[in-house]
Amino acid sequence: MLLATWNVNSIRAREERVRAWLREKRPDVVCLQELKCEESRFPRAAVEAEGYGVALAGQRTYNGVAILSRLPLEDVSAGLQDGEDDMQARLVAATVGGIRVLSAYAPNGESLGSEKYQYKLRWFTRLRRYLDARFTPQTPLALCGDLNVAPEPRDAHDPERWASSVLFHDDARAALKQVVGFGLLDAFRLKRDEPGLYTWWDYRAGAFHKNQGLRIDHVLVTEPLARRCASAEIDREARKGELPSDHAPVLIGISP
DNA sequence: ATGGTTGCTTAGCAA
Repeated sequence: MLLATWNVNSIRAREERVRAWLREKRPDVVCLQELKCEESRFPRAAVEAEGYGVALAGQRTYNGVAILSRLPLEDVSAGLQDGEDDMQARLVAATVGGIRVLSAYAPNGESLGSEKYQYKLRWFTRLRRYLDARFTPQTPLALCGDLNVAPEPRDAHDPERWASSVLFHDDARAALKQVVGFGLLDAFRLKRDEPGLYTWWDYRAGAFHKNQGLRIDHVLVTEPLARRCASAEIDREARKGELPSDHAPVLIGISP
């Protein structure tokens, strides 16, 4: 099974690009983030025409997550469902081929000391509770998405420069680590240990051309899935050309 | 280089 995650930065702006990419890569399951549209405006027919079913949690203008799958999507569930009054569409889950797949879009956090940063840190705590309440480390589970945190120094092109950023600050990394502590492994790092591999580059200042990026998009898997991870790739080609997303897709091959 | 760019929505916010 080929499992992918991609922050598309508006599915309507990226519809043709996503469609061409589905044709090229033929992933079995794709977790999308930052749809930036309500469910009624999602290009469902185009995706279905490529052979994919859709599970999605939409939201106008901001956020929005989906799971596309060529295999049946079962037990679809949206949101953290922890009773907090939270309209932000940042999580959708479905079971595909016996794997519980989560498409997650963690809050960016804006800046250190902001309300949004506090929300970001709390969101990770809530996500850990979500996992604790529903699964065990032996559940075949893949938490995929834009988690808006680079876990380690080798995941940032200039760790010192990014230390005061919400994407690499110690507290954000600790918050992600708390989620990983549930019993997750970084599928990408199981297969690729070299530095300089990123999934996001700022649109500005030619960051992509200079490879000044961060690895903030992740596929985190429990141990039974980790044993099956066979390949890992960041598709930099998808970040090139006219009007790309600012993120590149991550693709993980999972053997039967 | 506290700039730069893109998308949504309609000048300003979010990323």
